[in-house]
Amino acid sequence: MKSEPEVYSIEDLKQDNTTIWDGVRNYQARNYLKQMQKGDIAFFYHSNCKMIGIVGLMTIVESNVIDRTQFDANSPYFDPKSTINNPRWHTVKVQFKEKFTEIISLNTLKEEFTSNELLVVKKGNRLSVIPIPENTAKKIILKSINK
DNA sequence: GCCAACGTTGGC
DNA sequence: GCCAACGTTGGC
Repeated sequence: MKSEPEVYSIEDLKQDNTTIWDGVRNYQARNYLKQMQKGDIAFFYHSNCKMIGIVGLMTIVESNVIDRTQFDANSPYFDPKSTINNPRWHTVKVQFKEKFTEIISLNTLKEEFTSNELLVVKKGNRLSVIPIPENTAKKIILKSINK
C-alpha cells in the first residue's frame, strides 16, 4: 500500500497507531482493498519522494470500512457522485506493526524481483494498492530481518 | 520539472 | 462503443 510520506508516512502511522486508509479513488485499487481481511499484513510503501521503497508493516484491523471523505465537500477526496446510501469507496483500517530498521529501496526491489513477482517494480504501474504473492512477501520480510 | 503510462470524461 | 482530450501518478 503506497502513500506519499509528505502526506502520510510510516512515522505518522506509528504515532497514530491506527488509521483509516482513505483517499483511494481508483476502482482497481479499491477492489483490492475490498479483498483484504482482518489480520492480513500489508507493506507500507513510500512513493513520490526521495527515499522510495518499502518502509514497514501494518496489520489490517478492520475490513470493508466506508471512506467518509467521499461525502466531505471540503475534502480533496470528495466524490459528488457518491451517496450515503450507495457509497462508492470502501477501504480498511490499518494498525502500525513495524518500521523496518532500513528502507528496502525500489532499486533493491528491482534487483531482487521481476514485475511478475512484484508489480510495484513494473514501469508505469500507478496502482496504490497492489497484491503481492505470498512467496514474494516472505522473501521481502526475510530481507527486512537480515538487515 | 519532465514525461511515460496509465485512468477518466464526454462528445459523437 | 469509440476515441480524443484531459487529468493523475510517480519515477527520474
